[in-house]
Amino acid sequence: MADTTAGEVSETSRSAVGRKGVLDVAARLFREQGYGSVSLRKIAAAAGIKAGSIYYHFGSKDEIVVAILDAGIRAVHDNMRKAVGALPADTGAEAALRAAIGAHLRALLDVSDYSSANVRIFGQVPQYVRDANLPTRRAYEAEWDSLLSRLQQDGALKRNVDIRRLRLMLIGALNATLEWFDPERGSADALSRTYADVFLHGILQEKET
Amino acid sequence: MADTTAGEVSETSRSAVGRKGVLDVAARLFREQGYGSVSLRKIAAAAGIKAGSIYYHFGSKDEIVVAILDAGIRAVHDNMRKAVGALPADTGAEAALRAAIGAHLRALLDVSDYSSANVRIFGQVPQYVRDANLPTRRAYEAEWDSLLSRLQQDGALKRNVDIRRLRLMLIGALNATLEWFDPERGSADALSRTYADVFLHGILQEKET
DNA sequence: ACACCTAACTAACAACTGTTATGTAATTGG
DNA sequence: CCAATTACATAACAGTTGTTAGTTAGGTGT
Repeated sequence: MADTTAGEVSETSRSAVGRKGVLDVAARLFREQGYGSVSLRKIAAAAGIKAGSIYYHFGSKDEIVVAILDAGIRAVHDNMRKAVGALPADTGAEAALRAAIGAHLRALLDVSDYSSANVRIFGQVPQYVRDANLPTRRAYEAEWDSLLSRLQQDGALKRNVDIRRLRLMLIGALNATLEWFDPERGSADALSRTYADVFLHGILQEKET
Repeated sequence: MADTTAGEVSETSRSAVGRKGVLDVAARLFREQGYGSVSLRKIAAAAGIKAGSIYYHFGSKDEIVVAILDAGIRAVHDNMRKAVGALPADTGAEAALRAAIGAHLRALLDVSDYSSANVRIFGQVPQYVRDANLPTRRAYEAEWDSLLSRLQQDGALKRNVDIRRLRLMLIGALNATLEWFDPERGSADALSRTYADVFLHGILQEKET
């Protein structure tokens, strides 16, 4: 609540698509088709209104995209913060990392069209749109860095590992699942456990059992 | 050589951009800007010709894209096959995997605009363009699967690992580097060693040293 | 010298793009 | 009950897109 200039949005009127309706539809289309293939007329048609009417809610197409990008990061961030925060106070850094991996992956693959749209179209939008999304992004990245730093301070990490590089490798790997994940071949949750196992212990068998 | 209907391409005439010139320029633009933002007029301008002239070499824009996608896979595939093939005959499967990881990453980040363009725009092109690229893709994937299977048959892999999923996780992670790799922070080769270490052994410190 | 081929150019097309100005029905506060 | 606001529709704009048709300049083989 207390967002932008909201507060007086009385949702009494029936059958109104509204700003949120447009955003929801647009996020789904962006996730499915990418940035370049989704025009305002496609968004409008999918929302059940006409293209010009979108300008009642948004000043430009890029304003829609920025809103979706921001909401996408906030959705994963919230999901991740909640998952880590819900752990018992004495939880180790390794278990916290596992929880974060699971939360990130579930946000992408199960929960939020906004988060998956963000990953999908971020590399396709004009640069100033990317820039507008950067602050939100930095905050999420900082949360990951602090998680990985906790692991490092516990002495659990190998030496010579760069936290920033580790975070880029991990999040990049998780985001890449969007292009091949198939829920019929296993849940996002099970997949996240595999990622945690591989990332933490590798794929090779230990010397002695 | 002996491609499509080639053979009589006498490159005597000077200052001709030609089919290859258009492809080279288009691959670079696609890698830099993505699929949707690169028009035929942009390609033509960057190549030093006019938009209509492109249709002397190609029947449509998508024909260019298909050619680039195919060449992109062939470039990584060749790079990877050469790197693995150059190893001594008694090389173990683990070292072969390390070599493949290095070859894939170097093709993306150092060598080929076609390979990086492929990764960048594959998710943005119309579906039938993707489909046209699938056979080439499958061949490359099969090469990876055979590499990982060798590792499994040596008993080096943990049980319960699905080869296909492993390949998707690994290649996905490598491809994701395109969005953040910065040569000023370290070479592609050094990065590939980090990936091999993490993927094979994980990031956690061993119990006893 | 002639015809031919290559590789380009020019100019236009229909469709689609984001965007704007204006009009309108329905709801709501005073 | 009237005025204002909300949430749309309509219609048009200038620009860009992929694509096509017709033309032209320069090199090649006979």
